Amino acid sequence: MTDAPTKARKRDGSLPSALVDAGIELLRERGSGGLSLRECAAKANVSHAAPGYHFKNLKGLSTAIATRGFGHFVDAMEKRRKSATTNPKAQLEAICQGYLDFASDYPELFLFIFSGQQFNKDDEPFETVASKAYAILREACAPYVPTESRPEEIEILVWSLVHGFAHLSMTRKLDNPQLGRTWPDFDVVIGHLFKSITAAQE
Amino acid sequence: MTDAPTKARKRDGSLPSALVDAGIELLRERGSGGLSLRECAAKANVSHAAPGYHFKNLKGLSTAIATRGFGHFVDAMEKRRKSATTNPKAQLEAICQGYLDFASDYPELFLFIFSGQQFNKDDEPFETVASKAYAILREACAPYVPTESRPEEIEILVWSLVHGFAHLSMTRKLDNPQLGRTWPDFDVVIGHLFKSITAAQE
DNA sequence: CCACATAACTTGACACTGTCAAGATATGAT
DNA sequence: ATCATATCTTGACAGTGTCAAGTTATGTGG
Repeated sequence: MTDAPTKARKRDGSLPSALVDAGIELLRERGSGGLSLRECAAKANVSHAAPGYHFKNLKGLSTAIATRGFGHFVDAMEKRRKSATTNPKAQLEAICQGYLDFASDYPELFLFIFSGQQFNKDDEPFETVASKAYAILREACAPYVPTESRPEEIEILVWSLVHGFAHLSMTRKLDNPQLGRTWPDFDVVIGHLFKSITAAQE
Repeated sequence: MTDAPTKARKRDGSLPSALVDAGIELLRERGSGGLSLRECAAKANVSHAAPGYHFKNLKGLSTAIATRGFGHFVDAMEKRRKSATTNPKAQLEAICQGYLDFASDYPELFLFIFSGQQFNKDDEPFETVASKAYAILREACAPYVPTESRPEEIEILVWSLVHGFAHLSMTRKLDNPQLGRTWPDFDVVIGHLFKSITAAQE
């Protein structure tokens, strides 16, 4: 479909990326459980065992897809962060908005990444991009951690709230879409959040 | 294993429940993706197509498992709620603790239920127990919604926080178990939560 | 007690999946 | 032009979900 006329793919190293593309397309079409090595191969116009050569097994392809997902994740957060003023509140708000941008722009990748399934934790590109995402959030939270308090407290507070909000919005809206009308904006939720952490500061 | 000697199962209507047992055991052993109709059948000492007769397809069995999961979910919350004083703060705290009890007692069911996969929304037992869970949380939040404010705001705030905390605790601790040491207790997180919602009340 | 209707399974088949081994083929270096 | 190697293909095997058709138990009416 993407590669209509050419019967055999040029061996230019583009296949792994094309297979990840196909996998994401598959996730979008059939949900988190609909990933298949053979269908990815078919979408990329290669034989059914070609994905196995590059990714070893399904977990390998899943890890590559998750790596792509985390890439979009950090991009979304950094894009919002760069176009915000430098004061801590604006920065943290921007990070959270980026988080939600990612969840609504790539719902299947969001669900896939946080579905609880295990990826190859020894995969180097995956580990670096994933920890980069955590680092961004941690940095934005830093100004709000009280002196002589472990930073984890605030980080988990912020992270849990935005992640829980995104995750629940997603799953509930998938269940019954007409519920989107009564669903609160994130602004009011994050309003409460700032009341909480500034109260903790004093 | 559970039914060692008897070669053929008695037709007493116990098979559906036994298959759900087997499915949960399978989820515990192999994670969210390791569910299989045929293995459930083998564990219950019936033929490979027996699950299909009761649950139609894999989605049907999954829905039955999720129904069981939501049952434990509401049990955990109500158990904590009943052994708490009747003041609103203790009640809400109890609900949240029950939420986390469920997540740590049945991690595979927690992940399975909230993995984003679709269940049979027309399944009557599933729908009733699921909405009962939501009703419990909603009731506990009711005292905290400000007058002339939509209840969803506070509900989502509380729900997102406790769900996000549980979900992140789970997935991160699955990734690297030694992280459990630095992970904050829920008490301190819920402390911030109450600062937030009582600040909203005034 | 016996036929019989029906619920509860079993057997068998088909298309599909992941994964491995072995063969084919293009690409770049010598 | 030869050759080594990375990249892909072909073929096979075990396992999966799902359906159709056959079998067996169970309880009900005669």
